[in-house]
Amino acid sequence: MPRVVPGYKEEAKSRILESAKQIFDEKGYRQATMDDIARKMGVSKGALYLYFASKEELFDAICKTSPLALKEILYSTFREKTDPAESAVEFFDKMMAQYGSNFGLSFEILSEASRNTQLKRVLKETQDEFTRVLVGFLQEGRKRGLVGEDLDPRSLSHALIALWNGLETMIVSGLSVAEAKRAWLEALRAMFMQSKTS
Amino acid sequence: MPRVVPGYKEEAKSRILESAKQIFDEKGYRQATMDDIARKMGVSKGALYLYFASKEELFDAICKTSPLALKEILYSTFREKTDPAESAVEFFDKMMAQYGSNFGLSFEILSEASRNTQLKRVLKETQDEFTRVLVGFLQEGRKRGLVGEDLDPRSLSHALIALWNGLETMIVSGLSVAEAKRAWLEALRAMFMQSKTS
Amino acid sequence: MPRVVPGYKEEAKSRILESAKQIFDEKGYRQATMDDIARKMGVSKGALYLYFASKEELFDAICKTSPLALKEILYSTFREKTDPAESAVEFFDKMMAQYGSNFGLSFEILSEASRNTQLKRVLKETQDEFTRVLVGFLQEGRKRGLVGEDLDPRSLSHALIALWNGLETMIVSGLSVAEAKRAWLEALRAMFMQSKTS
Amino acid sequence: MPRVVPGYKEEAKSRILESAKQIFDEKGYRQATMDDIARKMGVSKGALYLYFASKEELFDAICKTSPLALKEILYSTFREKTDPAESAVEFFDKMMAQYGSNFGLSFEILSEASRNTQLKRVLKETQDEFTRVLVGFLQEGRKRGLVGEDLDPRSLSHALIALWNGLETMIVSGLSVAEAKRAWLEALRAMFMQSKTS
DNA sequence: TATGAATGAGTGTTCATTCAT
DNA sequence: GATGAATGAACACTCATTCAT
Repeated sequence: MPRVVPGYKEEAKSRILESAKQIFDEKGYRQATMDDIARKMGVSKGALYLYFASKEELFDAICKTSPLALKEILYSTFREKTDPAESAVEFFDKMMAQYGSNFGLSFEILSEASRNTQLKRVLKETQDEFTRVLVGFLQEGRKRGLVGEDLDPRSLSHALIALWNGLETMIVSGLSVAEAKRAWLEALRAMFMQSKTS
Repeated sequence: MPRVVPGYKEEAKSRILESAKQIFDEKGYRQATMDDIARKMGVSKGALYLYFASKEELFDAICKTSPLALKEILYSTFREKTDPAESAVEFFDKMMAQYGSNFGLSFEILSEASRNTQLKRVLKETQDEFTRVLVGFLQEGRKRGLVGEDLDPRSLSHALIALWNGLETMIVSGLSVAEAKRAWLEALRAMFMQSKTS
Repeated sequence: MPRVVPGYKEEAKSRILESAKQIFDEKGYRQATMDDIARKMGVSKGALYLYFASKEELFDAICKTSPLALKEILYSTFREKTDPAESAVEFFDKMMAQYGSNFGLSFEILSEASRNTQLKRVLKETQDEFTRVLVGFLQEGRKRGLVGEDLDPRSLSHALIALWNGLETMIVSGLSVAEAKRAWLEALRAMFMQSKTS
Repeated sequence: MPRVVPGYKEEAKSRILESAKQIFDEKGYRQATMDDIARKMGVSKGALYLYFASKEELFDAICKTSPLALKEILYSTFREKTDPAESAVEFFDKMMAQYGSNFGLSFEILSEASRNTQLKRVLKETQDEFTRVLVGFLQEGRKRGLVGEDLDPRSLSHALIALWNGLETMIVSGLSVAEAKRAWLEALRAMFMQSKTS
């Protein structure tokens, strides 16, 4: 009889994904070995191949899963909030709690994407979804007079995503989390909270 | 067979660096082989080891050299310019001309840095220098009334660098260069060109 | 899920053998996996091990079973026939119908036998039996004046078997079945049907 | 400087081929490991890959090289000989001296060929060349009255090759070399040396 | 009986690095 | 200096076999 637990296979897969994500984050895709991942889970190497056909397939699955947490955070902070400043703080703190200033995996993924069209496409979709959320948020902000009438919500949304991504690069390059937070808030203030009342 | 260089050791090194940079950008650090680099130069694999003790040393040297072009562009555009808007456009175009929307190497480096403290330190220095340049620029802008009095130049400088880096991540994730440019300009406009006169 | 067999252990075994024979023929012994065989039967891998202790034991069993069909054809064509020429044609056609010019398994077996004394012994027994049948046939032919008096029936029997086996090697090497048939008949004619009346 | 010896690479290749041929013959293609071959030569596994891109390429090269010795023997015995009976004996003895009743590799190759069209094509060419040599030989024999006028040289040539190949299968299956020789000579006698004078 | 998840030894292949020439 | 043949430590992946259910 197969493992009696229904959905066993799916759970096994997601446990592997979790372990693999950590290993890839720590060591990078190329340096991480299937053995590392198996050992971390206390299973044999062969077991991994029951669930993922190859190291690459495992990595691809991670690339698709990885932004899920971010998506949730984004939805939960940038929607129906009264105060954008508060949203901004909340977003920053939640993200830091989630990713613990450990962004190695992100760059691993971007690095791959720069040479892998299919992966690029996956990332693009995620990006587009983020953009959609933010555009909605900004349009609402505009109505409430929090966002300048003359600003383009779409471009600003891109800029916001870029700003966040870029802060990750800076933290990886040694910027302290505190300074990153200050930069994040200051930039948002500069963009949105100046003289909109003028 | 061709000498690596007819003359100076330093020139030889820098020619190797140039080739290696291209290979690493195309293939990524782990996938790039010493053979790839040697072949590209028309030189034997062994020759590389006369100038660099290991692949890693070669990569480290690149990490140190790589931001040099950026530094130049930064200096040449964000200094003594009359019009920040023009500076922004010029910077964007020069950067694109230089890196051709080919940012694989950057993420390779960041990926590495997330696990390599020494490399992180190197990147931090570069970052600090960029910050210094931008802080100077913003302070001057403030005098000229182009930057809001209440904004923190240091944090904004960080934000600017982050914004740029982040646009690179987005381009790698499929954002078109045109949209990236629009986002860049719009964000700068939002930050600096609104109602500073208030 | 289906039982390997609803009933007798022996039947189960022979059904496994049949499937395995096909798989081994298609893929070769080493490339064929136990999974292939199990899947072909719609049975779990583990089930095979209830009937055969190992892949090798399964293969050995096939080696012993495999020549059975040949034996039948041999008996039915080279016995009490009036016309040897007709026998020859009939044998060729029946063999082709049976093995369909698909001789991969034969060479797999011979290959194995060249390093496996026990298997060699099994094949030898079969060979000897074939020889016996043919010797009987030739001796009868001699009485009827169809086989030259001065020929050695035992050696000729070996030669006949060799000729057949060799035609298989040639078909595998690309000789058309039609040409093989012609060669078969022509060789038999040369050996037996010339001037025996002299 | 490269290995000073000119033709070093070619010699290295052929030394590898020689070792590999022995290992493949002993163990069979799938069981033989690259390590086995390397160890036999006293070099590292990696060295093999300087000369052959893969195990398969190595095997293919062997398949092409392997019939060369046979070709030589064929040419040297079945040409301009006065006495076909002598040719037959000479051929048998030379072949046995060359291959030492060690035919594992042949079946390995045939086994592969039964599933590999490209290999089949290579074998076909060799076969055709053998056929050409024998047809020439038989036609000359016909002029000299040694081969019956009514026999088809092409089909008989095929039969001769088949006969030889088939004797290899029988030796592998346990027939003694002495009996094989007897069968070989007896079959040839039956085909060619009977009553051609009639 | 039957299952199929799990194992783990084994294999082909790659590549940074060395060193005799 | 320069070469490139050789090394050997890795590593992804496979598959016969086992065993808890």
